[in-house]
Parts: sequence; structure tokens; C-alpha cells
Amino acid sequence: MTLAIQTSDAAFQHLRGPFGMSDVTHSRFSHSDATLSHYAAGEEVVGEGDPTDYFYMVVKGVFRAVKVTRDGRRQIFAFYMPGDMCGLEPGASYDLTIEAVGAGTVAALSRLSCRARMNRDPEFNSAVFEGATRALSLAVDHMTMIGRSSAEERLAWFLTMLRDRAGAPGRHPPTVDLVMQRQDIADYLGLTIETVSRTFTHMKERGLIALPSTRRVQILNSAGLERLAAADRDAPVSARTICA
Amino acid sequence: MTLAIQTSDAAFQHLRGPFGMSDVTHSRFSHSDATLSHYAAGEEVVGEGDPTDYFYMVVKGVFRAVKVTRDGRRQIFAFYMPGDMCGLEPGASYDLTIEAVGAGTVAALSRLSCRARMNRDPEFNSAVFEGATRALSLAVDHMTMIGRSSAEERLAWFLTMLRDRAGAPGRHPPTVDLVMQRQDIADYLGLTIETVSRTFTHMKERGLIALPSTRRVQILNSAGLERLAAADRDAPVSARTICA
DNA sequence: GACGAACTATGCCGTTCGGCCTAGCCCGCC
DNA sequence: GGCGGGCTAGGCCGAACGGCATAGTTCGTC
Repeated sequence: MTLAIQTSDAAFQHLRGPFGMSDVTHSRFSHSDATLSHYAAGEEVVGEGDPTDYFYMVVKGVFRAVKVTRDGRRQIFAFYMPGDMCGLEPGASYDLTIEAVGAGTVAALSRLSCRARMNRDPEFNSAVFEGATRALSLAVDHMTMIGRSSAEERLAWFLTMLRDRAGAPGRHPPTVDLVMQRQDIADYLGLTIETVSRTFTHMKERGLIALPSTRRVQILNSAGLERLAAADRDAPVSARTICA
Repeated sequence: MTLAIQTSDAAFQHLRGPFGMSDVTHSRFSHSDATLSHYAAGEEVVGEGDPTDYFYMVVKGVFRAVKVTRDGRRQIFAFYMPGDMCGLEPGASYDLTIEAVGAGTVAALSRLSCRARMNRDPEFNSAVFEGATRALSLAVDHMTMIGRSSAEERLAWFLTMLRDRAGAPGRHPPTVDLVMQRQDIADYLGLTIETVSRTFTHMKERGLIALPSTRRVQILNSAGLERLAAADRDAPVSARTICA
């Protein structure tokens, strides 16, 4: 089915932000006709080798961009949440698979019409381009984290990001619901599933977090967790020149 | 000084390819006026916090995109070679520094005029956008390599990439001249300098490479090196559907 | 050509993370 | 509600990589 996505859709309102591929301001997308598709958990949106004729925006649920090597090693490049745009990368290399983590919905916009619109609508063009640019910044952070941080720092980074991105802001203690399972977290962070599990336990023992269930994390010591996560962050904003 | 870059410049002819940030087809750039700047080894093109008012294309030499964390850990996101475009990412986060590895020259194109041209020249727009998209693909590969490969696989991957990208094609044995030093290689691969050094030695002992000097690598066993490097590659092309 | 500084190689050892295995838990299905 | 499969936790051990120290090499400078 084809419909115009409404900017006023409540699902979008507070879900934009720098987590996944990009966050092309959702209102830019809303004027375009797009096809909504639903996926069950684990289902592929784009498979390796598929013609990448579409860009996608997540409407509901969480999706993952996965690369699997020929000998079975797996790396998750990004998790996409509602408002995130994805499908920018596979176009060049066809090496990523986009899958639903849980049940979810994406809006598909054909590349042709996207391109056409980019060429006639400078604002839209800028928005998409900014999306790609922002995705690159996220890739830099992600790569630095994988290349230069310990297991505990990686997990702390992941949890604080999830909290900022998808946590319910008002709850006390701050709580993160993990939609993905341990293997996905491991593959996102460049660790093994055992190490992720052990690191959760270790954080629990240190009093940083509580695990009321395996998929729910309560952050008991935000400062401590952030100190761990911040290790691979840049200098604080106050120390930098802010430029428009 | 300002001048139009000539497509016919011999330095560009065979140097395009997927190594650094992107390879916006150089001819697209050649019609734009751009400012050429020269840098000595180690000099900064863009520093953290600088206003990112320009896009750059490498004309001569090799440049690196570096992220340094507050506690001094260092990750190199990409090496840029002649024909590569860079400066796409810092715009969003200001967390990357672009530096000259050896002496080199870049062409700077102001973002304003680049944007203006993107809006009126669809072909140019596509080229720049493709550049960003390709950079994302490279980031995926790089990240997978860092997250899921052993030290030896990483170095093999690096050497084969350099050979394909910057090696003199005709030489026997295939030879790679390293313009960067061990620390840069380590920071690019997410390793320590000692591990890089030891891994070079190990490859030498296994007869994969020879090191006539510390900065020159001869590839003695291409097949063996590629087997190592290929571990984190995708399935062979023959097994995939090729799509335009 | 001699000096010095920076870069590289390498031995030794410690730590961290991975790999294998089993037990426990949760959840879904019948 | 009971059964079964998949996911998670955690013990045990080993391998790989990191960190430190030192020796050797290269390169630039005077």
C-alpha cells in the first residue's frame, strides 16, 4: 500500500536522534509517497545481492544492518530505530543485509523517485546528504569503540546510547529495554556472546546496573556507566569550538 | 591560489578506486574551481573543532582521518589517496582531524559552492552522494575487519588493499611502498604498534612477504596473503547476483 | 661524516578475551 | 500445564594480544 507518512505520527515525535544510520529529518520524508512494509522478527528487508532499488525509513520496530563473512563471522553495522533512514550503504557494495530485529515496519522510497526529488528539492537533497554524512560520523565512533575499547567500555557505551536513544526518559531508575538478544549485542560490539554475558554480570556485581530480566536493564549508577562509556568519546563539548 | 583542476592530470589517471573516503569521479570535480593547498608531513588540514566549510580532494600525497579520544587512544578512520574525496564526515560531529601523512596537496572546495553545484548539477550531485555512500561501504568493511579478524588477517587485508590501490601494477614481485609508519598502521587496524611489528616479522618468516626496508613490502605469496585477507570478505562475486 | 632523535624490532610476561562445555532459565508450542 | 528448544549464565582453560623494557635501525641535521 502506498501512503504519505504523516509528520504528526506520534511514533516519530521523540524518536529522532543519532543512533542508527541517520536521521534524515522525518518531516522531509513525510511529503513523499512511500510504501509501507511489515516484517516479522528476523525477516530480511534487503538481502545480500538484492537490487537496492529503495531507501528505507523505519516506522516501527528495530532493524539491524548485518554483514556476514564467508566463513560465518558476523558484524552488525547499525541498529535502526523509528525515524532512522537506512539503505544508503548497500548500494555500493551489496554486502549488507537489513533485517527486522523484532516485528517492525519500514517505509520504502524508490531510489528513482528519491533521486528525482533530490534533484528538484534542494532541502530534501540536503537532508538526505546530511543523513549520509551523519551515518559516517556514527561509523567513526563505532569503529573507534570497537578498535580501542575494552569489553566493559563497549557495553557501557552501548547501554548509554540505548538509554539516550530509546529509553523512556521519565523512568527511575533509567531503564533500557533491549529488543535485541545477546548475540546481536555481541556482533554489534565486536565481542563474543559469552563476553557480553559475563560483562553484564560483572556490571551487575559492581552495582552499575540491575537486570530485572534478561532483556531489561536498569541503570543504577549513571555516572559510573558514563565514565566507562566516555573513555572513547571526544573531549567535552565545552572544550571545543561550536561551529554552525 | 585558485585554479581549475585538469582531468588530464596524470596523477589522477589510475589512482581512483575504493580506498579512502570515496572516489567521486575526478572529472566531476575538475570543472569546479578549487583552492589548492600544500601541507608538510603531519600538518593538519582540518582540526577537531574547525569550521568544516570545505570539502577536499587529495591531489598529491596521502592524508589520514584521525580520531583521538580524550584519554589519548587513537583510531585512524581512513587513508586518503589522490582522487579521494574527504571532509564529508567531520561536518556532523567535528571529531575527526585530517592530517598529511607525508607532504601532500589537497584541493579545497567550499561547501557553499559545492552545495550550490549539487543543487543545479544532478550529475555532480549523484557523484558526491555516491562518494558518501561508498565511504559507508568502506566503513562497513573496515569495521568488520577490526571487530572480527586476527592481527594477521588485518595486516594481510591492509597490504592487499594497498597493493590494489597504490601499488605499482607492473612490478615483480608485487611491491607496496608504505607511506605511513607503524603507528599509523596500528591505529588504522585497531592494534598496537608492537603487534604490527611482530606480525610483519611473522609474515616474513612464513614467506608471505619480504621487507627490503621497513617502508617497502614485497608480496612473495599473493595467494597466501589473499587467503588471509579474504577471511572477512564477502562470498565470491560468482556466488552473488550482480545488480546495476 | 658524526651525532642524535625518532622509529622499529623483539623478548618477557600479564591480562583480557575467546572457545568449549554444562547448567539453568525463559518462552513458546502443543 | 507439560514439554522442548533456544537463549543466557558461568566455570575452566588456552591463545592472542597488549604493555614494558631494551636493543637495533633508520633518517635527518648539523
